[in-house]
Amino acid sequence: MHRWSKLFIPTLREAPTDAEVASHKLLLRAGYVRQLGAGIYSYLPLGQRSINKIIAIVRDEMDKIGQEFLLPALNPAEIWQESGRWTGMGDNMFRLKDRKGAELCLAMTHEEVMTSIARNELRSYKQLPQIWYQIQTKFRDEPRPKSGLLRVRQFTMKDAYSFDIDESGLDESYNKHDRAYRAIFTRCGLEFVAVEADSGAMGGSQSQEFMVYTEAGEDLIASSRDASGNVIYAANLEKATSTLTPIHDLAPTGDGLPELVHTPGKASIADVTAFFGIHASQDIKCVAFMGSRSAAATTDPLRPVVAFLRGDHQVNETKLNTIAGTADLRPMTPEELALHIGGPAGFLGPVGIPQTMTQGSLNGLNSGKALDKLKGVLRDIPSEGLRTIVVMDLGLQNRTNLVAGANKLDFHFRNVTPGRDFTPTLTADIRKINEGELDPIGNQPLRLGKAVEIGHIFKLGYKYSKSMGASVLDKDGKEVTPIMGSYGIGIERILTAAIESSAARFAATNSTNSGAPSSPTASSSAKVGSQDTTPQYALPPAIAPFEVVITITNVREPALLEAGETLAADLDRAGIDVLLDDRDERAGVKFKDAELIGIPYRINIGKKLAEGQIELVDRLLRTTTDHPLASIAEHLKSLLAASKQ
RNA sequence: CGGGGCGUAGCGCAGUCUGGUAGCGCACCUGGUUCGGGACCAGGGGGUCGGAGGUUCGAAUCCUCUCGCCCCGACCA
Repeated sequence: MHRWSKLFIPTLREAPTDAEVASHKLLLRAGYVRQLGAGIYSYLPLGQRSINKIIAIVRDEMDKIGQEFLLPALNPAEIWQESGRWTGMGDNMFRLKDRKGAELCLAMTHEEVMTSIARNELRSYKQLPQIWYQIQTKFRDEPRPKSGLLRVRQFTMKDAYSFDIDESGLDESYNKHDRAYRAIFTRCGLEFVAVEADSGAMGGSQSQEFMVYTEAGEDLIASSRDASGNVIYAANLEKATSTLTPIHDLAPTGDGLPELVHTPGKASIADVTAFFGIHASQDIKCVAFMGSRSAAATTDPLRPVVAFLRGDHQVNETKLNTIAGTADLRPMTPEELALHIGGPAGFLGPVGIPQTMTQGSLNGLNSGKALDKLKGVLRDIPSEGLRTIVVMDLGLQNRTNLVAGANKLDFHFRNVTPGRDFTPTLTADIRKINEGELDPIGNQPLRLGKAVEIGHIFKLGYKYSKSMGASVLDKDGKEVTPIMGSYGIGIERILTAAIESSAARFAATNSTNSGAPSSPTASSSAKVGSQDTTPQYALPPAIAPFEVVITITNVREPALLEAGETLAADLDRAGIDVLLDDRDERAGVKFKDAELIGIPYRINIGKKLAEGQIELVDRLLRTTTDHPLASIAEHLKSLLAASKQ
């Protein structure tokens, strides 16, 4: 049992102006953390209690599948040079020199150290598989720390590494982590989605990110759930696709070939569709960019990239960049439009764009690989490398008789049919999906939003075991390189995500329920007494610093004080993590503080005690109920048990 | 790294334009009244005005340099 009067809980009435996101304000105001420098935080007792609870859950689940280590944060340069990451990590790694001038770094992750242990100690296939983990401080010199504990330069990470004899072993280790992570995040009370991340070429065959939706997040994801709430589709917005709704193509007019139509001043999709009396999906939208070649020298000329999509669709520039091998797209200037497409803005179209790729190069390009992967094509024929890259979205594939700009002021074509009237360099999914569209697997509506990554599991392959020379003997006495996986969880991000989620839930119900009582005249006179703008929240019991706070509304009344002391002792004996607010403060102050520190359950001991009643405030359900003093312990126990399943 | 903003008491701010030796609210300490939603009265403590240099009789204020923090973007586990 802990007494508030003896604890260091420096709550703030006002949040420092530095704080932007909800969790940052709340962590400061509740006395969980204090900032020491950009992206560097001290954890005060309340924050540390919460972090410890999260760590305990992580450790409990990880011990079921692996063994805990503790590795040095201070690393000699050598092992990082061996893996190639000494240079690869660039400025993101903190580096230092010791008194002898030897180079060291503060580790960002621990593939190198773990692999060095593995190569020194593991000799036989009989020792595999191994899953090794640790919970430890990581250092990253982020270019831009921000959002409180969300993006920092020093943080706690649970990182795990698996060593297996073969790929099927790796699959198993990976799946074990997948299950462990789901258990961990569920026990922490988070609503999460697992997103396929497919982390590209770097030896990674499979990779999953665990995300929590929150406005404070930096990633954009799309996901859908089935009727019972299970996630059926989840993807980074950069990759997300959705089911295309079938479109009725227009009937051909005249001889069915492209027909020039005078469309004076009809430069927007809305104008054009109205003029022709068609739906935007029957029109071809043209979006023209200049972009650098992602694999080219910066002095190389910019590359024209033209995207054609359904009139009602939008370009996803990330997808476009990926497929076209470009970067830093910007809109074309009018001069560039004239040069590369041959028409003015508003009347751009795919027919007749000077685009003379050879058939041979087209074969390569149509294989679906990004252009930069096709080294031969564009490097060997420099002039080809400057041609306009025309990318057509899948939404135009197999369509007929579309309306499109004629690359001539005040004229459009109709009867434009892709494949017959123009040939794109590439046909690919370059469309930005929209909220509510149906996912490609279960045809359920997609939810779009910002999210924060709380965990990542990743099949590493042989990158480190090979470069650092780890090997074991297999059954036949042959040397084989173990295959590795790497798995991380951001401990502080679990706390942050929980606060953000809860605050968002409170904000949502507040704005719908009560008419906001914000009277500008009242607040103008009273700075501090004005509406408290700090968001409300409550932490899940599993990770809250205390499960319940007992608020004695007036400690000068001996009966209240005694009842509180007795109840706190009872709850404590029952194994409940209880905080007794025994401070000699006014009730209002104590209520506000209890809410500010996010404790999920509060027991008010006050007036009603005369009738043997106390109040239970359930901050998660946002209810207040009266209970007999005698039965509250049992009731609370069952509530807590239910919250932890 | 590019753009913007801010550094004055623990927190939130005013004072800077127009130079004259620092103020308000909250918090804190003492006494009293109050006591279920951030009380009130009286008294009190606390600030190298981010740092260095310069101009001036005199600098929080003007000039130069510098450090730090926040936001947007770029970049990135």
